[in-house]
Amino acid sequence: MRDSSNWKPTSYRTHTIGQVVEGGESLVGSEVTVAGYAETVRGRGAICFLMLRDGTGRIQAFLKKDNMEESLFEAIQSATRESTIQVTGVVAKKRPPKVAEGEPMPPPEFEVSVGSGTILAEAATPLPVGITDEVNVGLDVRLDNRHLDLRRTHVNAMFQLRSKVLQYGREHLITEGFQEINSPKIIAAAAEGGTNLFPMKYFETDAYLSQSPQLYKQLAVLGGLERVFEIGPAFRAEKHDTYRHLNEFVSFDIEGAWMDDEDVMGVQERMIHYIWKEISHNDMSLIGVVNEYRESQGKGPVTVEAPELPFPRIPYCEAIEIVKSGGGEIQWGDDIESHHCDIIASQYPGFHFIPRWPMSMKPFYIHHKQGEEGSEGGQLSRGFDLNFGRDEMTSGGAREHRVEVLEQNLRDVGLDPADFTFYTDGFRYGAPPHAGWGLGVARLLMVLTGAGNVREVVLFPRDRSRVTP
RNA sequence: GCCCCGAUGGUGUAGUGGCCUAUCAUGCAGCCCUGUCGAGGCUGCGACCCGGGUUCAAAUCCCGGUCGGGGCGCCA
Repeated sequence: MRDSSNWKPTSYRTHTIGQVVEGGESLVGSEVTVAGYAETVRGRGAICFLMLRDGTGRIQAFLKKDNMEESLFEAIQSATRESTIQVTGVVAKKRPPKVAEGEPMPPPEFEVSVGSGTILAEAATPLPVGITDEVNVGLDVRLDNRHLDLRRTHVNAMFQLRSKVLQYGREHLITEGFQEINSPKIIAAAAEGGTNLFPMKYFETDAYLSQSPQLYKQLAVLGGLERVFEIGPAFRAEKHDTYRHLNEFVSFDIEGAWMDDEDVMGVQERMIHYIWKEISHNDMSLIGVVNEYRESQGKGPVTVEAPELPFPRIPYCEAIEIVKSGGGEIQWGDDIESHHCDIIASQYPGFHFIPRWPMSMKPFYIHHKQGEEGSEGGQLSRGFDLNFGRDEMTSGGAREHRVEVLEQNLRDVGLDPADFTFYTDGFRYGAPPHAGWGLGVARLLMVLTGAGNVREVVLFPRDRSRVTP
């Protein structure tokens, strides 16, 4: 539940439920108006108990037939679960529960003794997803009814954590001098060859949804903005169907001038360290909510400890050797696939960078230094990945700032430099060496919350077979 | 695109040819009790994905479809 200590009263309530729960003692005897969802309504006689929940807490409202208008009493008593109800009443200390001999008394709790109220909106029955039911609802049903799924405490906590991750990430980058930008999502050409784009009609011409802010954040840096970041959507028309891929996802991107791959790996590990540190200092109650649910599902708890710096660097050539010695079939020049990552992860279970991939495997905008060659002679690049366990979080690298090399790289991957003049022209008038990365926000959230599927931490995920709700 | 698996009340499930008028939980409706507190007790409601086939007999076996899950690929 969110901390609402600074929230102002609104037209519908004098206090948040959280304020009454927390403020308790000092509010006893005062009249408050609160509003929320009816979590349960118990009691069919002359008294009834209404458990009300808003985004900040839950509290019991106590209703007595004699204390209020009879028709309202009956309406609330027969209200369906999840109906929204506003009540006005006096804050009182709850009668203490009966405790077994020798058990300690729990701290006092407070309730609202209702004098009047309104049913704001009645909930239909049955609920397609029970909010407090002890059944393990399938992900597909949950996503079809996300508006209800979000009311579940642990789901709500996951999205609060998502917001915190974005907040702390932003905070950290700002302290390192990065400024936030917004790049266009409607584009005319591919940012990276090889990826399928969603085509669209832009008035009379053909356009695409952007698959990455890559080229535009570079142009911003070339234009002298020096250090930039963007948190925004990326769209990929790939027909994948896994727990970690979506066709629309939010990418956390940075780009910085006068930096190389090692410099931006430093930015990244410091940022992740900061996020983890802040969560572990400020938001463990949210993790606690997630863990409570995990326990009910027979899963172990997730822990949050700021990872040690620096993260291990396992250069591509070394990663290949680890896979080979772990029994994996792989050769220099092959991609490191998920089952290979499992082998590496058995030695490096946490965050680890894999720098210096073969140039032939990296996009055209990645920088390479002449003479940096792999164990078998191929040209290495200054591109890197960040993995956590078997999952890739990030891809990044130093960028090619020499326009003639850039154009050759384009030709090498079968692209026509003439289609990219909007980009290459940015390099013709003096270009600072620069580097950057893009991080999948949902994948980072999976690590933090222990979610087994990115869809859990994306509000309304878009995958191969889902465009609604 | 490939391989494997699955589809039973609103939700989550049991069920492997006749014992199914289909199990249990949760939910919903109602009643009783009650300053309750993950309340409790009682009664009731509600389902075999669609189409075809095999069989005396199909939730159960076969074929096709649709939808979903897992793994992979693609991708990062």
